[in-house]
Amino acid sequence: MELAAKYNPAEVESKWYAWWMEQGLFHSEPDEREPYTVVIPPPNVTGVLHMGHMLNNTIQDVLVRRARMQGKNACWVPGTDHASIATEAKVVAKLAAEGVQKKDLTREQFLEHAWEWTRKHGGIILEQLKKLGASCDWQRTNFTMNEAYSRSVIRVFVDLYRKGKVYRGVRMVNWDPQALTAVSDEEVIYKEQQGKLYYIRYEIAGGGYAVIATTRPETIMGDTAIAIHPDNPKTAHLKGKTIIVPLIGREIPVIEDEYVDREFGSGCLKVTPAHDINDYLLGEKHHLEAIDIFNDNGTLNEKAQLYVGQDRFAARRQIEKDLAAAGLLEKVEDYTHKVGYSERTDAPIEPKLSMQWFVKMAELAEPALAAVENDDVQLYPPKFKNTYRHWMEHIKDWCISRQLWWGHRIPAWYLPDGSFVVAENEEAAFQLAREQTKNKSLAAADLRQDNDCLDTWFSSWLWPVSVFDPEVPGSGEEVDPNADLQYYYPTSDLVTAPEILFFWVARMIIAGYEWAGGYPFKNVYLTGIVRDHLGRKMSKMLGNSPDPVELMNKYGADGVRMGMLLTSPAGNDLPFDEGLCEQGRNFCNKIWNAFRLVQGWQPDETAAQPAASAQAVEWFRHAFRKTLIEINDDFGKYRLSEALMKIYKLFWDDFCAWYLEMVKPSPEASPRTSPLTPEGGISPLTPKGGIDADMAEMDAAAPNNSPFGGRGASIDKTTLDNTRRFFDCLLRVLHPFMPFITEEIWQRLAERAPGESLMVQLQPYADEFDEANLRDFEQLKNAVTAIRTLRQSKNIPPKEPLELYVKGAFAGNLFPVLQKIAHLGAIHCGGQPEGQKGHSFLVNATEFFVPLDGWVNEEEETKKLREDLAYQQKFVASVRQKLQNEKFVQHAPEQVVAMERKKLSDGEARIKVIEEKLKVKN
RNA sequence: GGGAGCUUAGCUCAGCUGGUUUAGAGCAUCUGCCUUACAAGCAGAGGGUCGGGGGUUCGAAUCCCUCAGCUCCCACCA
Repeated sequence: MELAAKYNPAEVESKWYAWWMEQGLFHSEPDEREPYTVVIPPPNVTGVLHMGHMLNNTIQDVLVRRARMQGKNACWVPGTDHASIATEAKVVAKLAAEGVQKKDLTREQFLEHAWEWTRKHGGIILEQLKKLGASCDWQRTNFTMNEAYSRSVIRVFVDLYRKGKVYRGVRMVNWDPQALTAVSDEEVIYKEQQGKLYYIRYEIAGGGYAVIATTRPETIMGDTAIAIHPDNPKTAHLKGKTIIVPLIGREIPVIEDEYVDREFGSGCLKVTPAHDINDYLLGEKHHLEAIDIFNDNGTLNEKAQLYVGQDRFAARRQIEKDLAAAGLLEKVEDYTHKVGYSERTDAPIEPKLSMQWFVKMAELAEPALAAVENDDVQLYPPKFKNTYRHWMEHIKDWCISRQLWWGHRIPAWYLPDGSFVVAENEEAAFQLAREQTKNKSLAAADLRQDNDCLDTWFSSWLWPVSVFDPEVPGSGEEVDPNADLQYYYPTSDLVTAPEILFFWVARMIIAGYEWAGGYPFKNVYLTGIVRDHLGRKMSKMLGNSPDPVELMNKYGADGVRMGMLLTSPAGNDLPFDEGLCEQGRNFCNKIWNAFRLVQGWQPDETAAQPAASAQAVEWFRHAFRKTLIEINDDFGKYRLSEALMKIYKLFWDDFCAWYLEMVKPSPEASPRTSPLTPEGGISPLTPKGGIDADMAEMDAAAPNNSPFGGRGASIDKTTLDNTRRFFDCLLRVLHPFMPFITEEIWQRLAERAPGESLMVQLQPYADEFDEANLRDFEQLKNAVTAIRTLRQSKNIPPKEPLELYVKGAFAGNLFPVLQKIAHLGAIHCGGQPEGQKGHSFLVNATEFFVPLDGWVNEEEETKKLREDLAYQQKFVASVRQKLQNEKFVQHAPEQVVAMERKKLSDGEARIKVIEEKLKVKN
């Protein structure tokens, strides 16, 4: 059976994922190994995969798979978030489409619909992650509304309440009139908007009028004062006066406060304490009444007196007309300002006074701030440390109640007398209420539980703790000394988007210190935001996001993973380009074809290893080691795209383009050994250490007969074994990035025991490499490239044998491999023979000459030499000038000066060679 | 208004505790090749006065100042 020339990811990927699951390779239990733990940022339970998830989870999978291959006990906990407001909005919309209004349902009926929705759509996203190759421990899949998890959320609330850190009060909150709930400050997005600034005349009691500028004329019915700056001469005449609110005629005082901006508008500010946060603060300070003129859904209520029942924006249009008709509208200006929108529903936020639950944050935040400051928790990239510090130092109390049904219901029960108790359940609340009121006749039925739910983040901030032990904080009952929490906590790396640094990351750190005795993760990798070509964030609304599943179908999961990783340095935006997935797919194909080549080779037990092959093996060993060291360093700094690029180049350029070409058996049955032995001959090679040493456990006995048929060329066994060993090591390094294709090929590369998987093999160990050897090969490559360029410019076929004269040192006596890869007939030591015409070139200071009778144009050669000479002379002149500068020689480090001297002597040597050439020609 | 960051080849980015020949990579481009592993490929080539200006230094993409442009975060002047 021939292997297809094109790699087909579809069947391979589903096959191996199912097999990994079957073998239980993703599952982790505590043992004596070092743990490596990651908790997934739980996606919305009813969400679908988007590009952000792809990036995020690919990075996590790379880290987890690599840790696993470093012998650590890797555990990646998946799960979903109930996403209170987002899910509830979807269910409400779905019911509305069926003609059912939420208000017509009881809480229980609505929740039944919500659970049904969750069961139907929940977990789709987890299935999509499997397609991506995510090596999560699915046996540990969690959900923030699980029974146990929910218990821990409630316990945490009660715990905070008992510690005096949760309180209830009337405050100005961000009200979402569409979702009919309060949202936290972090859930408000401010957008720049073209609006209008209305200049309205307010009559002064006793005559005259004041002009007041506002963007929200519909709120004037809620005005309870006019504020001026105490030192503003322009408005001084208003001091102590009473003002009459237009249209409704209510009298309000003039107050003085330095908050007022003298320059803005007319210098007068209308104060509407119920509908603006700053006005609210002013109102508190000056003991003003707050008149709330809006209903929860954003329409005006009776207190407004006018426009009752109209929507706030309709009322704005109407009042503009009415004010104008009454001659009270002085002018209207265009005005750009920022308006808050609800993150979830995109409805304009209405600042609203209401009774809500809050968490006091200042004290809780202290250890969490310190943790990042002293690097117990490290942020990548570190620039986020500043942002984090700023937020933590100015942290405000957290509004945690939401007027929703889908979520964790607040465990507070109200008594008939208006007081309340907080407890873990109804029974405990009843007990508490009896004790508190000393009222023996109080019945359980007299208690009424708070209708509101907790903010989603109030549950997800416990994620790294509760997925391992939902009994934290202690329930008071006998708690299993939980081995999982001890073993896996704190987790190692958290990978998430910078947008939720405060929503989630900061709060998890707070929760970790409060309930688990320490930080929840050691490192936080903040990914970029996936953007389209125009720099716009990818979103469903804009429709600019490709469907990840389609992408995977098109390019394979491995290809898409590589595409996501190639341009994703931490914290930078990621301009998504489908071309990168294509590059990933092409790379898979390259790997596949390299395998096709190697697996077709037949070992020849009797053949000696050709010198060229021995040299190639030795070189590639060092090249691999060098790259390995660099890759390890990159991983230490979370520079995943750079690590991937390095292994990509090692595989494609070094392994395929150079190494395989060097050892490839020639179809035209080339001589086994080099016909010439230049000065010194070839030193014997002793393979040792590193790339092969850690392969000890590998079954070196590859199948003698390729089970895949094909007419393979025969190759000496030493070279074949080494090649397979290299291939195996390359696959190990590649596996975290591209798990599917690497497993597929690894399984075919040698006979494997049942259940044996690349997933759990060890990463190759990075040994010392020989720098001199790599330098020698650079020289070799330069010579080869020069010969190839020559062939192309003279139209000489690539395999037409050429002669080569080498004068000067040619590093490492790499003639056998040079001869093979450059397709040379013979290599002679010495310079250009007398009277021979041909082409010469330099590599470093070594002179190469290729006789080319009949191919060469003397004039052209001379011209080229002259150009080269001019270039070299200019170069030497600049170096010489530098060296003649006494200050340079004095101040610069010795090394630098020595290097300049070498540049000079090399350059001079080259000039000499060129000059001699030119002399010969003339 | 406060803070952070960015500006290097057509595109995306490395390099930035100053000195490794005259600044790198991937992709794209151009030229020649269907050479039995791969045209999703092979071989070769071109392309940047490191945003502008000034300074420090023997020496600046790298440090300092300044100007311009872009991005993000925080605050939210009606």
